[in-house]
Amino acid sequence: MTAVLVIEDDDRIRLALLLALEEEGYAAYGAASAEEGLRRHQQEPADNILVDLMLPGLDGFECIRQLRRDDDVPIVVVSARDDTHDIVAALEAGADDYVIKPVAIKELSARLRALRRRARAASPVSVQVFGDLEISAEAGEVRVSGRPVALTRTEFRLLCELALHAGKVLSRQQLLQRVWGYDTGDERLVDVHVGRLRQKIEQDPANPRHLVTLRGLGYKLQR
Amino acid sequence: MTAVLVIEDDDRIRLALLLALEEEGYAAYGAASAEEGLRRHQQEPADNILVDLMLPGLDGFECIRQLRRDDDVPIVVVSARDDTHDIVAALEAGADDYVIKPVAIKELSARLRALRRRARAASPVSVQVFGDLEISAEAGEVRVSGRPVALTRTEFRLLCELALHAGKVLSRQQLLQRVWGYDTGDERLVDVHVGRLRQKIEQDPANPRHLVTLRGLGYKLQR
DNA sequence: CAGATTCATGACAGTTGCGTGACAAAAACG
DNA sequence: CGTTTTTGTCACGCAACTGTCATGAATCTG
Repeated sequence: MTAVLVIEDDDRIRLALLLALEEEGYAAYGAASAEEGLRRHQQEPADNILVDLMLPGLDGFECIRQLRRDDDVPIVVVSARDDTHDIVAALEAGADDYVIKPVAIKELSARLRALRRRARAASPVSVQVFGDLEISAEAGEVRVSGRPVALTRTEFRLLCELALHAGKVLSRQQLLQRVWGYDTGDERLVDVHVGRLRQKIEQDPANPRHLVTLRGLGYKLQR
Repeated sequence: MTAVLVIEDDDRIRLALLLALEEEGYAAYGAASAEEGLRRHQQEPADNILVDLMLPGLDGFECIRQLRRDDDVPIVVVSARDDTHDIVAALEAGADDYVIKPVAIKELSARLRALRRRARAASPVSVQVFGDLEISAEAGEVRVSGRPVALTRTEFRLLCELALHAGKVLSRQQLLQRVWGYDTGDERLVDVHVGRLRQKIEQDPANPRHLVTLRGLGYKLQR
């Protein structure tokens, strides 16, 4: 899921944006000042940042500069001011786009998508690490203690699904639904594939450390 | 010098934009229709393209799609229509930005700069090396262990597409889409061309080291 | 403790995915 | 216009994968 951070001091506007973004399928969270925004982004890096220009304390321009200092995240200015000078200054400061409030959420969403398309092209492959287990969804590659392991498509999908919800239990029904697309079916099928997956990714398949069974509940992937 | 191509059918607006862009220090040239624009861009590739949506013949959306088919040049839509639906559609088609006419030249210039900053970061290096395999996209040349190899156009495009996303899996669907422009089609077509490509670039085509198959997922190019 | 659940695992047959060679249509070339 | 090259389609065969089942172990329940 794509995380979007909204830095905007007006509570109503911020909440409206957050709600609309969530509606569009983003994981959205907010900050009421530049300082808070910078802090939150440091704790939990966003994939996109929306920022207002008129902020109490540190203003939007300075906020953008500070973000840009050590991050390449796509930044969109959402401002009420339709002023060439502001637009130029914001873009010069390092913003990627500038939209005028009020903005249609569909447009905003499309602009965010276009930006991420650009940003992603340059980004290296992302890897999820679970101790000695490394998963790179984009490269279609899984490593155990650095050694590449060959997984079948179903095993790979299953692992990705579990990794996506790392630390959380997924029932066999949920897995059937998400990995196989079955609305109904034999839950034993999941067991079999979990077993095969364990043979490949666990040091001791009989005593799994990552892919553990929660009797009566389902399976989960942990560190 | 940065070259900007302006695709706009209204003579006055096009000339005004060209003059203003030259004032800003760009090398600007124009086209009065999508067809002419595509042709001119092919002859003399621009660093940025401005395009109007309402064009005689091929419309702006289609123009964008055709440009995107084999180029990653930053595209800005300059339109009189302030309509969310148009904006979303243009961005979906592959545009990077959308501004409403009339637009301040300073703003336009700043947006172009911001876009190029992104595009440059994402632009693939002209020569990519994968062990004994060297790809020079601009020169249209491929070498294996220093020896030049003759590829057909499709093989070359396929290789470039894979190289562009080096290390990442591309599904047959994605390749059909990106290399052939087919939205739908027989996926075996990809297999065949991958096979032919392997004959030319792999030391041992039966055991490929660079262009590897990920069963059920697709193909990827690696070092 | 006995019976009932729940899960792990090995075997197996049917299915799928992929590589390859052959061939005709289409395009490029001279 | 004929020749050569490239492209897309097809069919075949092998290897790998998938899903089902049976069996037995582990765990829960009363």
